[in-house]
Amino acid sequence: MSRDSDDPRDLLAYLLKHAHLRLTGLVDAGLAPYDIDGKDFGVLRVVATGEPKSQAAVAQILAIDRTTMVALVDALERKGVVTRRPDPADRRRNVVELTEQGRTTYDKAAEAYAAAEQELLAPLEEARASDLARLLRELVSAERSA
Amino acid sequence: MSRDSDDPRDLLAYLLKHAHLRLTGLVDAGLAPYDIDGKDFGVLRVVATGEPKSQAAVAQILAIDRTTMVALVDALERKGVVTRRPDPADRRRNVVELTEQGRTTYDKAAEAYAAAEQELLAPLEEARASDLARLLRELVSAERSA
DNA sequence: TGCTGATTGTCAGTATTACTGACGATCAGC
DNA sequence: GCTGATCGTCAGTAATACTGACAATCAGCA
Repeated sequence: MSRDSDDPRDLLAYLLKHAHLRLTGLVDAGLAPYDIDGKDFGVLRVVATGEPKSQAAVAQILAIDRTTMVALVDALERKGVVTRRPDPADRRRNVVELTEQGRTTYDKAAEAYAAAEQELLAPLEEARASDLARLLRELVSAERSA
Repeated sequence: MSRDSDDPRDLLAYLLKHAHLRLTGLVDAGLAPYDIDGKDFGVLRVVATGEPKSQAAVAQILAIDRTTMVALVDALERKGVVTRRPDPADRRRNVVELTEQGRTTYDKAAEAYAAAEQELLAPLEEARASDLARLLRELVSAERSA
């Protein structure tokens, strides 16, 4: 792209930044009632699905530094939505888990997130919205395995 | 999307963040030889196309604060790629323009940027890559006019 | 068994980055 | 000519993430 236009807004970097910016705004606004933001929701989502994970594992999935994860989990623990527990199989690790209240919060937050996503995608017909998701998925998962 | 999967990596927020993250890395790496980064290139691109623009206009297009733009233009001016010039029609405004050297730098940088974009899109067939660009363009320009 | 190197979580310090609030200069509308 | 608003600028501050170090723990190996 971008060879057939000289509009600066046609660059993929511009488009990705602004799409992400807008989604972040919508998500943060939608999650505010639950006293968490988009980053928090990312952690909750990782913790809520699949096998129990250590802080480092969560950090790696979300591409955030493990030192940053400390403060993130601190805050979530203070809010009572997750707990830290030393992994019995490897006591260097802290397994992060949802509390009961955390599960409730996550379920509601997931709905709010989905609504924000849908609002972002509203200008696109449904089929094209899922096209977009699929293309991005292919792109990012190709990176991951490279 | 994301209702049919519980992989945290299927969220649009995750995909947009990581796609943008990777592109930023590729672009910054490709631009390093020219002593500018992706943000600088964004400014150069806006300045290089269309009508001459004030700092505030450039800032608005790129969704960065006008106070941040001051330091950005400072640096680019120090590198000799842009100049500031008071707009004769409105002397509150500073018109930002490419220098001759700036044009040269921009032309090379634009090639490097295009290469980075292409590398990001490499996992996709050509037709699907332009699908992605088109969908994002529709999405973002719909926001803009809303 | 004991040693070596690597990993994990943590923390203090620092760097980066962008924002807030204020200012003078300038402009548009009345 | 006022009045309110905009632009560029700057100092101060807030937010954020990173660097380097540390103790605790682990895996591999002699």
